[in-house]
Amino acid sequence: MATTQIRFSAADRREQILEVATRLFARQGYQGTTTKQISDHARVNEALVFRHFPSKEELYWAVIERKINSACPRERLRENLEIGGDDLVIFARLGAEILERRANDQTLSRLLLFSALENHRLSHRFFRTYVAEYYDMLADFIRKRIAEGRFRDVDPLLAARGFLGMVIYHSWVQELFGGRRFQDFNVQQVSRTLAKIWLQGMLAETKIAPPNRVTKSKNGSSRNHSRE
Amino acid sequence: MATTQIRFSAADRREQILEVATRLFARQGYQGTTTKQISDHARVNEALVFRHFPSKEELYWAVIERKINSACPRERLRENLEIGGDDLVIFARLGAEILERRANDQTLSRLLLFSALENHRLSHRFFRTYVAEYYDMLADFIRKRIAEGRFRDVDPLLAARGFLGMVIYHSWVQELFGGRRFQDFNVQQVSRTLAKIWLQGMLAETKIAPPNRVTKSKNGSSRNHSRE
DNA sequence: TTACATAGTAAGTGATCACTTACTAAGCGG
DNA sequence: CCGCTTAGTAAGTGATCACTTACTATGTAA
Repeated sequence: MATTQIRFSAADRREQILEVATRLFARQGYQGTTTKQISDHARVNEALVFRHFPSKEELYWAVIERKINSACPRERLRENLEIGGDDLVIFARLGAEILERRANDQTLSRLLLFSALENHRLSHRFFRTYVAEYYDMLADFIRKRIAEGRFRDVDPLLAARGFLGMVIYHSWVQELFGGRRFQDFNVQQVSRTLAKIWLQGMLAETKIAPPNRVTKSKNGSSRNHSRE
Repeated sequence: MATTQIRFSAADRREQILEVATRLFARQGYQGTTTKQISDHARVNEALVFRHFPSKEELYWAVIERKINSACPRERLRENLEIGGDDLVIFARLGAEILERRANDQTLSRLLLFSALENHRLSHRFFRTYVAEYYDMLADFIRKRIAEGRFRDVDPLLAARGFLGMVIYHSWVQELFGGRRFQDFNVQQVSRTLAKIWLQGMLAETKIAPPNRVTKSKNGSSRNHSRE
């Protein structure tokens, strides 16, 4: 029964509590998780939790702060865009990476959703660092393509949200409702299919397209969203 | 101070409690809502809630049952598809209706999200009647278009999820994180833009398209999803 | 006017909530 | 071996949780 280390250092214990709390908050939400549960899972007395964190709410914030700092989606997106390749390859790779990451670790998306639903004050910051900047970055890429004449002239932010929507919504449905019901979906195939739909939908028809008949220029290509 | 009706009938009171509980559960989730809050908002004694519903959990289920039965998304979808018109019109109308409905009443989507996150047993039934059948119906429509040769040959269920993903994810982001930050989005414009991207992405290239150069036929139109 | 069914309430129940106080015991430099 | 810092705990605190019991008030049919 002689465990190798009987007493944790304060830093180690703090980190362990954070890990346990992250799992539980992600699984059950803030309201659904008790400090007793956290201390039990960490195999310590409940009072110790309050020595490291002044309150449950501060612990929750620390959990979210840590998640925000640990994963850095923008870096990955930038790398992805810089590797380059055919647009289809780029977007399929982007989608696959998102799907894989979310399949491997649901805690981040669940924390984000819970905090948004439960209306925690941090959720806006959570969203800003995690989602909004991601959008802006992808929107910049799309804006470039539009300027090059390769993509149609649509609101870049909306287009970015469209692509991410297809991918992320798919993974949400899988995670939240799927159980194993739709589990026959293959990540590579899903991302390639969605990327293809979106990309073909974005491509300008100016390449060899028929003169002018396909697009209704009535209301299309309005750039009155006043972004940039 | 003489209010017109001093005592509710049992049915009326039950309905009122259900309404109040629906609002609160949607706003704060199951764990975040107390029976005291519900009785306070209904302006009755807490004990009365337990006369109409044997437990908090049964009240929650009644709330969800009611929501499931009240809104019938499939009927609206069928009507929408049967009105017909150009495909772009159909899908833009579909998207606009979803966006408008969700903007007007967030309780349904929030209840659905909360129940899924909190892992309530009813959430699967909730999902099945609300989302899955909607998918299947839209997928059937898409499958028909594919059979007609008007849409590319992709997994119809995945394509349906792609379109709904773009629309629903957009509205989620608006609801959950938007505040008023992105509120300059116009429902008609958003739905038309997204529908256009998705539809152009789904269209088969056989119409007036250039012989064969635009599409890379490398891995395109794989029909190895073994659906149907 | 009375009798009765029922809408509605006051005042609880034990359990559990987040959190505190007062204490013990482990490690480590001297 | 001592002394001090600190990791860790036992046993609480009042507040609030879902829920109950015992009661009162009200509309209605006879």
